[in-house]
Amino acid sequence: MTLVTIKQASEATGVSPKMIRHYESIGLIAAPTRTENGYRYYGPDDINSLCFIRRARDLGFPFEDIRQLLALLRDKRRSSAEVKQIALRHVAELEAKAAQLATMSEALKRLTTVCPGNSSPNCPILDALAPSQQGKLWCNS
Amino acid sequence: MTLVTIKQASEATGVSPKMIRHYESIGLIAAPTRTENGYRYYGPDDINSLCFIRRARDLGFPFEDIRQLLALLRDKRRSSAEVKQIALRHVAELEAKAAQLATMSEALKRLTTVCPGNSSPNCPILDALAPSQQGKLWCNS
DNA sequence: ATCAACCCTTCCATCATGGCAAGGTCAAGG
DNA sequence: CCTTGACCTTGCCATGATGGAAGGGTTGAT
Repeated sequence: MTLVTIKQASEATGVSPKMIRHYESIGLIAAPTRTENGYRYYGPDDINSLCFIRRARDLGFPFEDIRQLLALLRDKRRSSAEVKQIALRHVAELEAKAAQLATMSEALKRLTTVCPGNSSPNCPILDALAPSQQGKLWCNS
Repeated sequence: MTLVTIKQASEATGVSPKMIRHYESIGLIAAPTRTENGYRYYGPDDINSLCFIRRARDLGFPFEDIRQLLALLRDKRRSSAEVKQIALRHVAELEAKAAQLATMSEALKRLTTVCPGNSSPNCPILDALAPSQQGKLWCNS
């Protein structure tokens, strides 16, 4: 039995010891065996689970998705359609977020191109942010 | 003096009452005048500041940036270069985040195209997430 | 007088992660 | 044997921006 400490598990999987304990506390991974002194010791299956989780995190999956993906991984009677559904939903979320960032980034970038960026106080960026109608007490856009 | 309640200020600016109080608590806006009963009442300048903040938030600026932008807005001796610098740095951050999301999204999207999505348990998505070398206790990628 | 709508403060939750503190354990070297 | 450093444990606090809920006070209209 190749049992390793939490530090070694961390180095083997790229998941910090802190996060390994956290995953355990939220039930994402099973509690590992402990020795008399209370130290956690991880076996190959635990290491595999942690690798799986880290790769899923690298793809931006939230914990809830990972929980489901782990269940599907262990369920030999799964259908690949279930996995694909989770993945496609996540792709859509990633793309939505990316589109949101792109919208912001493009709007701001356009403002920066018309800002002289010199010692003058006149700045189209601030003009765009400050309410233009001075008499109004409301703010439409 | 057109003084309005926090609810009215919220409706005028699109910032929730909760957030208006929060901005005050972190010093992003000045504490407004209060009546004897302790109610906050906001004037035109406050409304303008809140509009400014909301627009900056719509562009994804974090509070720290907004704090600096508000200071520059009030500083008539500012240089537009200072504003532009903040904006360009933020554009870079937005683009970096968007690129990160795009990387994830593309990798996952490619996996979904090779996943059959039927009733078979075979799934390239899970294969990509699960460690492939079964004997190893480490996880390179 | 009552009732809805509003106001106040304070605490808790998100999501994933890091940090710090206080205390226990273990292995190597003097 | 004792010290030292590296490791382990638990628990609390913080992030950033926002929402929610609890619990209590005020106002205004019916």
